[in-house]
Amino acid sequence: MKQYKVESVGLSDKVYSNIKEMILNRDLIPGQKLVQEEVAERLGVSRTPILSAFSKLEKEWLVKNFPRRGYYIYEMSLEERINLFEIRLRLEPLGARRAAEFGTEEDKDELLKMVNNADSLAETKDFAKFNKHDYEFHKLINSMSRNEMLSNMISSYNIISLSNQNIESIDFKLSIIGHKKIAQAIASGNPDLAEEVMKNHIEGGLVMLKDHK
Amino acid sequence: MKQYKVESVGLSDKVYSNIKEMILNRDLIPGQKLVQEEVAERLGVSRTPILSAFSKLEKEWLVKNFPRRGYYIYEMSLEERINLFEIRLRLEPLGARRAAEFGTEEDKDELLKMVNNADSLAETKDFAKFNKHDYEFHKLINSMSRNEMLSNMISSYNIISLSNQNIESIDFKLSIIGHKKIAQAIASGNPDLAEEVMKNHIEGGLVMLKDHK
DNA sequence: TTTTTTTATTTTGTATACAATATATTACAC
DNA sequence: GTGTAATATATTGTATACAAAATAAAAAAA
Repeated sequence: MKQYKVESVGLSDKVYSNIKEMILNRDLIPGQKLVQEEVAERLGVSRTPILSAFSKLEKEWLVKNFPRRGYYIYEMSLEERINLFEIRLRLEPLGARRAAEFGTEEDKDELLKMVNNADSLAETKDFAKFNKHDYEFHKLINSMSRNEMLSNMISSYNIISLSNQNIESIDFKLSIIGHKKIAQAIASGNPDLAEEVMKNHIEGGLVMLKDHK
Repeated sequence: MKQYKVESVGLSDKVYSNIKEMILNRDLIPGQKLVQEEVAERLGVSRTPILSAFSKLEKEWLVKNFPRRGYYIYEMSLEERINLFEIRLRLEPLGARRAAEFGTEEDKDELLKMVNNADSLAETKDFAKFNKHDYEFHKLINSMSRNEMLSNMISSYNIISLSNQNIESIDFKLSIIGHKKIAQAIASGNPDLAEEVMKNHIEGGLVMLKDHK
């Protein structure tokens, strides 16, 4: 299995970001149990920082705690996935709008570069890879929004959203076309357009979700 | 000082809900430090469940951790408060819309009762009391929305929003009038109207915030 | 005095210890 | 064999222990 990097100060953050990344990589899948001692040993820490990390992850809906029975990767029902899309449908357009307003030129270039390098992804059908790309794309936009709460909020929820998405309910090509429209709207500094195309993009995902069971 | 009730199974939840309630009551104010041993002793627990609780609270922006220096009640800048209002402006109308759609008759009655009992609050100028009322009002609506993520999300952020609000930037009477309109729109099962009046209500708060420093 | 340096105390972050519960395994009845 | 009771093992939740760092207090220098 792939070795994960550690980007943190405290051991708790180390655990936290490791689990997050493993979920995004689909090395941890919904319903899977997280045994504290196992994670602790794998990362070379005690169970104390594990507890803090899991508590944080729980608040982000990435894991769910069943008292006395442990922590499990959050498994979303269809209803929950739809409900989360409704939230994203409200928040991501705001992020895109603000990105168009407040994003730096460097960020906008980065965003354009990202979508231009993504064409190959549409063909490969590498689900985990596409997931990470999709996550990073939305994350960059939201970080450009200069609203840290908004940014953190959406990034968190997008992880578990992607984690619970099945490959049939994604149209890789359509998604990447959407990303291009969004990137261009943001790069051209058009808040209204950015908001609108982002809304369409998320709505597209919601329709796919509802259709494919 | 008032004695707080405990509504939980684990000790970590006990600490978690206690701190939350104390923030809402303004017994803990922005910038104030939370010394782990003090909280532990006050609640009769060890420092272990404190850590988990603080980690959760941090993810909800109720507290902020400064490595090796401890946890502090989150102190928001004006910009952050405005940014949070922008988020609420997107999410709360969704909650109101869904409350009108999915709320039970019992909940709707409860909501109407709540606003009818609130007239006295406009006069008293008891800030902590008004805060709690405002919190409970919005919380009920969001719990009626049958979108648990949305509900939890907004409730969390409303606590720290209220905690960081100063009395000058609230118009008690106007706020309660707004609540009445919202409650009536929801109770009459009108999603479009509910969404609109909620949007107006939050926008009113945002204007007050921007005006009063 | 006021400022700086040194020493003592407090507080944090992590590791370990332990009791209570949950899960797995074995033994036994049918 | 299959199902149930008894036992053993593993896992959790909490408490305690301890080293490292931060803060406070005391001593020394200006």
